[in-house]
Amino acid sequence: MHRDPDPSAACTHAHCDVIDAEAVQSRARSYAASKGTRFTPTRQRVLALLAATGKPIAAYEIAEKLSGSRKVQAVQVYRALEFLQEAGCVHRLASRSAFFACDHRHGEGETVVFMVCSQCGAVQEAASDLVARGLRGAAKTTGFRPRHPMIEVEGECAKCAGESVS
Amino acid sequence: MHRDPDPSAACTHAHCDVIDAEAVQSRARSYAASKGTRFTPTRQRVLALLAATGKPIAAYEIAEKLSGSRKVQAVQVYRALEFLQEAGCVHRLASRSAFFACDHRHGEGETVVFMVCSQCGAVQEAASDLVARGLRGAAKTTGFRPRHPMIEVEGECAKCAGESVS
DNA sequence: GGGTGTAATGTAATGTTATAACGTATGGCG
DNA sequence: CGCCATACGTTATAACATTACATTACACCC
Repeated sequence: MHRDPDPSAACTHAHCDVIDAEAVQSRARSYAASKGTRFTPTRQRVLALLAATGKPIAAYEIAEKLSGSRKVQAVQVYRALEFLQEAGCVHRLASRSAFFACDHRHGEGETVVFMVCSQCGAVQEAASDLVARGLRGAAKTTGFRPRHPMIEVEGECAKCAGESVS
Repeated sequence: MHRDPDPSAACTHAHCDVIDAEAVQSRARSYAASKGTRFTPTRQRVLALLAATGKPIAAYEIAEKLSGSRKVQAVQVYRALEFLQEAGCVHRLASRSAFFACDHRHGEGETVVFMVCSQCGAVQEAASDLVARGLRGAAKTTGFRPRHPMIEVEGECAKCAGESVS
């Protein structure tokens, strides 16, 4: 194959590896500052867990893992996740109802593709201008005004595809 | 703007209008025949309701609407929906956990974009080769092997965008 | 320091979406 | 008919997410 590899797709990041906790924390902190809100301990703990986990996990799983002597309730986790998603540190995978941390700084209006490995659950992201153009083209034919695209691709990551001989 | 309008995006269908019930029913019927299974009354009723509704609705809403003297349980609806999705007559919108009928015949490996109006909830679909190429390009940079893309764009359909002056 | 207002938390309950388990019925076919 | 696979009925429960409301923590101002 010798097709256009979409140069803008070069900006990718493997979420199977532990992500840059410092980077996401500082992002959350500055978001909080900009909004006059706080990057509280609960929010820190949720983000830290997601960063250390490095792949999508369910909200109730977060609650369970953070529960020590004091039980952390689901609602607290959802509240923290809401903040972290607004801050751009965390994304929700609709296809799995799961959440993951992301140290990738997404530009405004950038079209991001989430690639989810069906074997190991790891997520990779890539920004693709070609996909963005395709979406605009598709919208144009029907007069649809796109606001917020959600693109999740299920498949196998390089590592898992390599292990199970193909 | 004078960008490539992605010619393959021309195949679109507005789901706000009632869809072709005959077409989807015959598709379900032939799928059942090919699998040695049946297009039973429950399945027919679920499909008919979705076709008449013309936009995504929740499984429990289907159950409620189909309930007359006999209450239709959610589990029955989910079973019917599973069959109908396999038959390609119905899609699930992950972003809304809702289901809708589709009389659009999707080719194998076709990349379909669902455009969901945040005002009226109607869904339009478009197949886009440009998007497909973008996804392949994004996958290539990380060695990801794509299997099943899911593309849902939230925005406003032409009708709703026109009403609320922009 | 004390008062005030907003943000955040704690707690309980509930709402919503989806599946498991298991027995019964139905329909095609030898 | 007897068998087998498919589908259904019913009950229960798992999994995901939010509402409501009382309380606490913190920044800001006087």
